[in-house]
Amino acid sequence: MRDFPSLSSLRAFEAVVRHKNLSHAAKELNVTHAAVAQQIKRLEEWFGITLSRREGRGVAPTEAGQQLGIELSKSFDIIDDAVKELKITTDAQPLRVTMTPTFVNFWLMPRLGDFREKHPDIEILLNANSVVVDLRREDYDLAIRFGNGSWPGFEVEKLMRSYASIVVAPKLLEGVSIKDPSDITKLPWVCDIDDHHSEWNHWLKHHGIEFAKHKAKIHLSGYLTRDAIRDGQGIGILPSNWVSEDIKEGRLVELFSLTSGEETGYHLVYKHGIVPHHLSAFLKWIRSQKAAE
Amino acid sequence: MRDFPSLSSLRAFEAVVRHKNLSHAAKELNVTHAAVAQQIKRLEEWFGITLSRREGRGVAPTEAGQQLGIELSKSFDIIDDAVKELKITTDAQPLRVTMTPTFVNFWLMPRLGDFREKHPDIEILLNANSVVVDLRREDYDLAIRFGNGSWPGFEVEKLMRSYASIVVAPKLLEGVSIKDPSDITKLPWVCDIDDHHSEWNHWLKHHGIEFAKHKAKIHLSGYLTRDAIRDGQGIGILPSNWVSEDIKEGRLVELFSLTSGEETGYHLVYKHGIVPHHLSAFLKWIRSQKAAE
DNA sequence: CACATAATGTTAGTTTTACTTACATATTGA
DNA sequence: TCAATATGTAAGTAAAACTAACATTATGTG
Repeated sequence: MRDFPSLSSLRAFEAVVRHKNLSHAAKELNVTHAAVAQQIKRLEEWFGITLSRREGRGVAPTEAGQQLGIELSKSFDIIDDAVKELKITTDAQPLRVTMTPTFVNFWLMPRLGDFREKHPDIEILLNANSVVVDLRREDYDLAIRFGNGSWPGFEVEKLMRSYASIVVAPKLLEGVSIKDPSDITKLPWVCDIDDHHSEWNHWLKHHGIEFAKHKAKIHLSGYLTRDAIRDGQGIGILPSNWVSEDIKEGRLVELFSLTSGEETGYHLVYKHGIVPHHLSAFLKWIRSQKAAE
Repeated sequence: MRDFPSLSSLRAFEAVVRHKNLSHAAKELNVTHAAVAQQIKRLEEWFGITLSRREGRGVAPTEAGQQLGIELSKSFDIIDDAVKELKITTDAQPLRVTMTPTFVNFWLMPRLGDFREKHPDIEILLNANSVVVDLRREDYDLAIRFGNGSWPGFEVEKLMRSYASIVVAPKLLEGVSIKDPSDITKLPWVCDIDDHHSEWNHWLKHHGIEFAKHKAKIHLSGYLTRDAIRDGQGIGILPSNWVSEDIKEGRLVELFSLTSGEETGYHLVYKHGIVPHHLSAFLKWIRSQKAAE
């Protein structure tokens, strides 16, 4: 059973003893001098003794007050240090983000400069990999994933609708008849070098296409993938939103879409509970970028 | 410019780390478990990291939380010690009270047992002296004085009306004619040994009575003074309230009253500002005693 | 294995504390 | 003596802390 003066009154008193001045102490504590004066008064009433008295332009602690002040300073120094240290080490942790290579290439990269400009103090560790990493075990703060939104045990937030689209340049279709998914083996493939296509492999399999056995493959990276497809180098699978413009303007033709009935798209996936500051800032930035589109 | 988590949340967290149990920590802090839970949550949100997590029937700090907890414990130990020590030394100071001997004898003594019973922890240093001591210089907490209530620069509270009354046993008046104050020299005097009569000396002088030169004096103490007067040993000056009963019942006769036009009486006189706890308790007790009469 | 027990988790509403604003008073030095 | 710079104080407001009530989760036991 503790009976105790309020800690804020102790903190106020400590600052007053240090500054020997109510107003300066108040400035340090980001409050008015009146607030400090009242805290001191309350503390003195609690103890039932005078701890400080006015002395010219300022205040002087009594002997008892001085003694108390010294101990309080020691104590608050420890707290301040501990808090500051924890805060610094927390803030110094880079933000760990994992996402699909296509998302990095088509969405994040063009915007990352803006983020770095707005948050120069936040360091990002970016894992661009189509292999789904375990957020918990590998301690990632955020994953941006393509899927139907079902990641039980995680915070999931839909970022944008998208589906896998099999596209090709119109000129490559001249003289070739593609009616069934299995027909696409008639054309060469352009693959993203980082993308393991894990998400749509089973669709291909379902239609009797053994992706691995397909011979005519070109492996490229990032924008080059799309550029090569536009250029007629071959057929490719890309998330619909990165090619919708091309399709609309006739540069590409959509052969098939890998919709599975459910709505799919890109999602923000992160752990429940406390959201670290850098993640919070990053999420907010992503949402604002999306809203700006 | 400080940006800081609330000290109460830190104190709560410290207790939680120590107990590894919200409910126990809450009991120590005299609050509900819900209050502690919210403080912890706020602290974690402030830092943006998880500091503790549920673990079976209780909570376990994370590594960062453990570290913080250790530092906080150190710190709060210092505060607790400093506060406790100051409180103890403050409370251990005896209550310094000064008052007139007659007040001690007739009012305080019969009641002091009750006070000691109700506040066995408060030690009283009692100065029974009719010489007015300097409250400030001699550091008395309280004076109980006879007068008109004019003690500028002090807190003054009227305790009871009273005036100096010159009394005598009726049998002593047989064959003696006392009409003028100066006549009282015809009779012997009974004085309180501790009472210097400073307050009414000037009244006597005014009526041409040189108290010091009066030969037939008996010096007694406390109740004995009144007993001697009742017994017809001589004439005496006593505050009216200690003899009013005797007068009403015919045991004593009031020859003169030393009223100076102003209302006089006993007053509580103490310093402005902070009222120490023991004084506060004593004052409250005195008031309750007075009210009970 | 269901159930009693003992925790933590969470929210709405209330109480308490802390704070600001505004004005009064006090001290110093030019 | 006045301007500048403090502290002192009270009323009202804003913020923080807390309680009560109920929900959920974990543990051990008959």
